[in-house]
Amino acid sequence: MTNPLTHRLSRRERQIMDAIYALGQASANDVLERMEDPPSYSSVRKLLAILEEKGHLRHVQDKQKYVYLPTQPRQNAARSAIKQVLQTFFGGNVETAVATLFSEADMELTDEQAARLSALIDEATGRETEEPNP
Amino acid sequence: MTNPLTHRLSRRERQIMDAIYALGQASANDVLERMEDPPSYSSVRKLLAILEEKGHLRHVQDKQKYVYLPTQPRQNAARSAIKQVLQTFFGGNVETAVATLFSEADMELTDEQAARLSALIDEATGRETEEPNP
DNA sequence: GCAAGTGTGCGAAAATATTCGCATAAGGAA
DNA sequence: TTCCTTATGCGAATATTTTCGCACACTTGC
Repeated sequence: MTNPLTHRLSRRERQIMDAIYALGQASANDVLERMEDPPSYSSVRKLLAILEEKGHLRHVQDKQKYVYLPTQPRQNAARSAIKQVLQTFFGGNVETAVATLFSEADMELTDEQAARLSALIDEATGRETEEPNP
Repeated sequence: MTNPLTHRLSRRERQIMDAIYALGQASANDVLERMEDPPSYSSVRKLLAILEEKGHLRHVQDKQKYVYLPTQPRQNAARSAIKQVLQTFFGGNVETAVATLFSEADMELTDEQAARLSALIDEATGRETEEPNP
């Protein structure tokens, strides 16, 4: 648990990492636009530089500008994040967590999605989970 | 989104709130023991006081000591947290989120749990979700 | 060439968070 | 009573985060 990267981020750092994970990759401006109560452009750039220095981000040059990407793959971060929520707010109770997930996403599932989820449940019932998809 | 309470917490404040949500309620010592890389007892108490002043916690006297409780019900916080993760790391894709949830909880589901989850899926398929429990 | 627009790099002030020590109160045991 | 233990309250040093301005580089259009 407590993955070493995520757990030591300051408030702003976390906001920026979230923005970048949500976007996949992002320039300073992209991040700025996505933030709710953003600081100046200059500040965002500073934070990006700090996060890069700390090893959470790396950048790639795209034409004139830098595009930042997380060093830890999104999927890893996702696992850590969801595990954290599961433990903190659901005491590890998957069923309740899933229920909340459904109710939160006030969307209907397509039959196809429902089928795949049912398959997942079967997988998780009575035998170990394995990697389900590419 | 961005619930006003959760999103402005500093690193330590967040850690403490997490501990308290995980525990339901907690004294300074409880929090201290649950933290991974804890500061001094004195510091924990200070943070608790700050969080109370900011309105995130309240306390109740239990014998000699204070027991702190979140002002925002756990369920609300849980919803916010899971929504946040869903959006940030799964782009709102419930199916993938659930899949990760299963794979992360390296546990087998009981048949009963599986049945209830299947029921939830049916609920979410083709009609609106309603309040599932008392 | 030169100005305007868009970027990055750097440094350092200002604001916050984080730390903890010390004083003090109350209960229980000797 | 007196001492020890376990709490709280307060104040303030220290560390970290957060902010941003200014200088310099490169491209594009006149």
